Amino acid sequence: MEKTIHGRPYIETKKGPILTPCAPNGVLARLGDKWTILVMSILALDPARALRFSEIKNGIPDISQRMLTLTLRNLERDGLVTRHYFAEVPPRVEYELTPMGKTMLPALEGFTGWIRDNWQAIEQARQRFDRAGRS
Amino acid sequence: MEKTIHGRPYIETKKGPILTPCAPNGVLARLGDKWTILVMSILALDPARALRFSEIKNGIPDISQRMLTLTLRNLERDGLVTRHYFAEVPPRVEYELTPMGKTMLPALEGFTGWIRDNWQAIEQARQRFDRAGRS
DNA sequence: CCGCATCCCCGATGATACTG
DNA sequence: CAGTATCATCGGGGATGCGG
Repeated sequence: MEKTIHGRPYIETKKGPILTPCAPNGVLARLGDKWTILVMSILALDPARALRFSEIKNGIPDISQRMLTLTLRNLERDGLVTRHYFAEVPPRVEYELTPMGKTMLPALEGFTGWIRDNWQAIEQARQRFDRAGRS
Repeated sequence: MEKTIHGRPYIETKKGPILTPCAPNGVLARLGDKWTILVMSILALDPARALRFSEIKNGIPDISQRMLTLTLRNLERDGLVTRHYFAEVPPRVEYELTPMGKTMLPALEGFTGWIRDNWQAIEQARQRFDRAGRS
């Protein structure tokens, strides 16, 4: 009886389908936050290479130290990024994608690729919509 | 000189790559909000069929009337959804995916498909991480 | 160099009540 | 039935300073 769309289970009723709240929603919300995709993109530039905290920070304009720390901590918690701490002076910390993190790249590529191909059309649609607004 | 990763332009410097802020970031932020993907998923169940406001609302547990209205308005503004108003009593309003909206489905499917295949591993990673925390 | 704690602001979201 | 208006709330995220 239970089917799925986009990984989300739903049930058919006489009044139509009803999406069932489930774990994937939470994962999607995490990945869709303000910085996660950008951090993943930076690490994806050369998936074989580990990057220092400061290299990542420099690569993402406007991200604060606090938000980068939080974002990396969440990615580490989710098993998508590994953290390597070197107890030197001054300390050095490197991050790299885990095997699971690397499997995400093609899926991410498909989604961001669509955006790359369509964001201009979206921009135009927005302008048309806004212009039509004040009649 | 300029390359792109995941649709985002970046520049190479001696200190490493730097992502350039650009429009796609805004589009991603919109799609990543709390309800947009869920609304798209409902409309994707049968892309050929238009759904009434109340049908969509019933299909998404816990969404408020206000947030559904706002989400649909944004999708309409972005050119991803069309709104059809029927001046009857009581009024009837139907929504359906635009052609551009439909082109988004495969990309979305790829991304949510990865989540479907990996969210359990992510859950486990989180539990491991949290358990390791309190030492 | 890297990360955490604290304070603070604002926008996203929700609850409720009211119109065409 | 669908949408709007208003008010309350909550958490993301920015700024700053300290600590290892």
